Amino acid sequence: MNLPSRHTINEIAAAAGVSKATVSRVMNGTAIVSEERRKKVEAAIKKMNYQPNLNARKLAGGSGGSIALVLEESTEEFFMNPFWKSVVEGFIDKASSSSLHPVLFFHSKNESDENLVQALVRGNFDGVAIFGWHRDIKILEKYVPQNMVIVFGGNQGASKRFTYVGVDNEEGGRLATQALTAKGCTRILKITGDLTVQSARERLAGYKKALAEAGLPFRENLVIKGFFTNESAEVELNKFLAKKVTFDGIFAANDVMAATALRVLTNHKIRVPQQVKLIGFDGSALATTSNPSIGSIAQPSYELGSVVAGNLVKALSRQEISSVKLELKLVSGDSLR
Amino acid sequence: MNLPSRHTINEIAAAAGVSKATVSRVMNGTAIVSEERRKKVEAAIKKMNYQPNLNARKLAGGSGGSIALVLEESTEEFFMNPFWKSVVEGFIDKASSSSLHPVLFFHSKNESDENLVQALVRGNFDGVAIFGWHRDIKILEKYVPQNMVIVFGGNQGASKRFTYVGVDNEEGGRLATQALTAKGCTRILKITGDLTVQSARERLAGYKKALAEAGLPFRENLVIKGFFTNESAEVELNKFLAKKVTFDGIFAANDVMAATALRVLTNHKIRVPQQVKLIGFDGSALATTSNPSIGSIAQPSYELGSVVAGNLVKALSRQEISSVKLELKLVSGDSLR
DNA sequence: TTTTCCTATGAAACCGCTTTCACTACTCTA
DNA sequence: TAGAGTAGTGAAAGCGGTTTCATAGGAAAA
Repeated sequence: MNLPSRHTINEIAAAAGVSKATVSRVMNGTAIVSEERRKKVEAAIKKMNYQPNLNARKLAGGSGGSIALVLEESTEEFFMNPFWKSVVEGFIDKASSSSLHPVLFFHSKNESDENLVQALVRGNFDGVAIFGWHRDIKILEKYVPQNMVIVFGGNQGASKRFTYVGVDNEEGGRLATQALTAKGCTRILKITGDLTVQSARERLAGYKKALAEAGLPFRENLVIKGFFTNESAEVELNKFLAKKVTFDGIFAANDVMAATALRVLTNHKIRVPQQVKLIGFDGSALATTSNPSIGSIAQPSYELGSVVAGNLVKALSRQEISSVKLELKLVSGDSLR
Repeated sequence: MNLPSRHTINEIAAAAGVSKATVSRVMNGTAIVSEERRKKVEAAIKKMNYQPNLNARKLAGGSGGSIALVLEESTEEFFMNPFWKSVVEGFIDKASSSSLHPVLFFHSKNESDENLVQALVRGNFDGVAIFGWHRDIKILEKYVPQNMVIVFGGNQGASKRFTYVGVDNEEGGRLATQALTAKGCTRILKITGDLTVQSARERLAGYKKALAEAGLPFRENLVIKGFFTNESAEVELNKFLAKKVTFDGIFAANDVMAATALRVLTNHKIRVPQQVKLIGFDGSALATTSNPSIGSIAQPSYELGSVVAGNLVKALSRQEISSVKLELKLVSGDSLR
C-alpha cells in the first residue's frame, strides 16, 4: 500500500513553478504575491490536497492555530455540572466558526503545578483557555513562552501578562443575598465554595456587603464551607442542621450545592420556600429543573466559553485583547417565593 | 522581562560538555552512552529544567507522545450519559500513569468526514482513540499517515489497518433479551439505537437471536427506532403507546433510553416491573440509581477507556497490539423482578 | 605485534516550514 | 535622464530536534 499522500511545500512549489517562499507567502498572506502566481499556487494546493505540516510550521515560528481548553475540575464536577457543558459548547462553537479544532487538555487533579504547566508548554498550543485555575499564577508567568496566549475564564486578574473573561462575582453575591433580604430573610446561611478559589471568596464578600446594606449583622456561625461539590454541601449542611441554629435563608455558592441543600432540607422536613428561602449561583439547568425551582444568579456560561474562545482567536490573529467582565442576572425561582 | 527559560538541546549539550547527538541519545535511550556522560547529561537536563521541543522532535521523526481521544457524540450525549464519563476516566488514568497528557479532540457533529480527518491529521497526534465512529473508514485509511496509530473503542473492525477494543454487542443483546424471556415476557418491545451505528445493529441482531432461541416470533411492529437519546426514545415510545400494541417487556439499546422509557411508562400509569419488565444497556449509574432500578447489560466502560489508552501507549512504544473484545455482564435490577 | 572488530562519540544531513536578505525590473520624482 | 523608490521574487539561513555516517581508540583475535 502506498503512503497516504502527504505533500510537502516543495512539491507544491515545484508543481506551481515557484519557490517555496512564495508558496508560504500565499498560504499565510504575509507578503504581496502577483495575481498570476498566487492563482497557480492556490490551484496546486487545492489539486494536491496539500496540508502543511504543523510541526514544521510551528518550529519555524509560525502559528499552528491550535488552541486548548484547560479545566481545573475533577471529571466528576466536569460531567455533573451542566455549567461546564454550556461553557464547552460556547467555546467549541466559537472556535469552530474560525475553523479551529479546539482540544480539551486532560490532567489529573493532584498533578503538581510545575508538571501541569510544563505539560501544557510541551503541548505547544498557540492559545490556551484556562477555567477554574486556583494554582499559583507565577508558575505560568515563569514557564509559559511569550508567544503562547493564555486567557482565563474567571477573574484571575492579578497578572499583567494574561487577560481574563470573568464575571463580577462580588456583585453576584450581593445580588443573591439581596434577593433573600428582600423577601424578609434576616438569618441567611451562606454555603461557600472552595475558598482557595477567588470566585468563592468574592461571592462571600458580596454576601457580607449585602448584609451590611440591609443593616443585618454578619454571623460567623451562619457561614459553612463547601467545595462547590454535592458531597461537601451535604456533609456540611447536615453538620450545621445538627447544631439547631436558626436560619431562614440559604445562599449557596453554586447550583450544585443549592440543589443538594434543597434535598437535605426536604429530608429534614424543612419546607422551601415556606420555612427557608434558597438561592444558588450559576443559573444552570439544575436550578431551573429542580422541584421547586431554585432561584439563582445566572452566569452567562455559553457566552463565557464563547468570549474566551473569541479572545483567543483574536489574539492568534495578532489583535489586541483585553479582559472583560460579563453581566450576571438574577433568575427568580419558586425557592424564593 | 526575560524570556521564560526554554533551553534547547544545544545548551544542554554545551552544559554537559557533549554533542547534541549524545543528549538526544540519552533522552531517548536509542543507543549506548557511557555511564559517565550519561550522568552529566541527566544532571544538566535536570538542573536546567529542560523540556525538549515537541515540534522539533516530531518534525525530525520522533514520537511526541501526544494522544487524543475523539468522541463522535454530541456534547449533549457526551455530558448526559455517564457511560462516557467512565470511559474518559479510564482513558485518562491509564494515559496519565504513562505520563502522557491526553487530549479530547472537539469537532462539530456536522463536520464533513474529510474535514474531520484532515483536522485530525493536522493535529499530528501520535495516537488517536476513536469512540462511536460511524463514518466511512476508508477515509481514514486514505489520509491517516502510517506512523499515526488509531485504536477504535467499539467494534469497528472491518479494517486491517486499525485495531479496536470492543464488546460483543450481539451477545449483549442476546443476554438482555434472554433476561426478559426468562421472566416470561413474550412480546418484547425493542427500542433500537441509531442503526447507522454498528453496535446498535448488533444489539438488535442479538435480540432476534434470543427470540428465536426462546421460540418466539420476531415482530416488526415491536421494534421502534431510537437514536440513543432521551428525546428520540420519548417521542418514539409515545407514538408506539398510542398504537395500543400489547407488550410485556422492553429492551432499550442503552440506559439513557431505558430511563426515559421508565419515565414515559410511569406517566402512562404502566407499572414496572408488574406490567412491563425493562432492561437497558451500558450498566451506567443511570440504571442503578433510578427508581425502580433498571436491569442492564454492563459495559466495562472504565476498562474500555483504559484498555484503549493502554493499547495506544503500547503501540507508541512500538509493541504489537491487537483487537480485543471485553466481556459484558448482566446486571439485574428491580425493573426485571 | 599486527590485524580485526566493537563501542562510544561528534559532525553533518535532514525533517518541512517561515523569514530575512539581496537582487531584478519597473515606476516615480526631480 | 539620472537617482530613488517600490513591488515581486528566490536563495539561503534558521527553528530544535533525530539519525546516519565516519572515525578514534581499545579489546579481542591472529
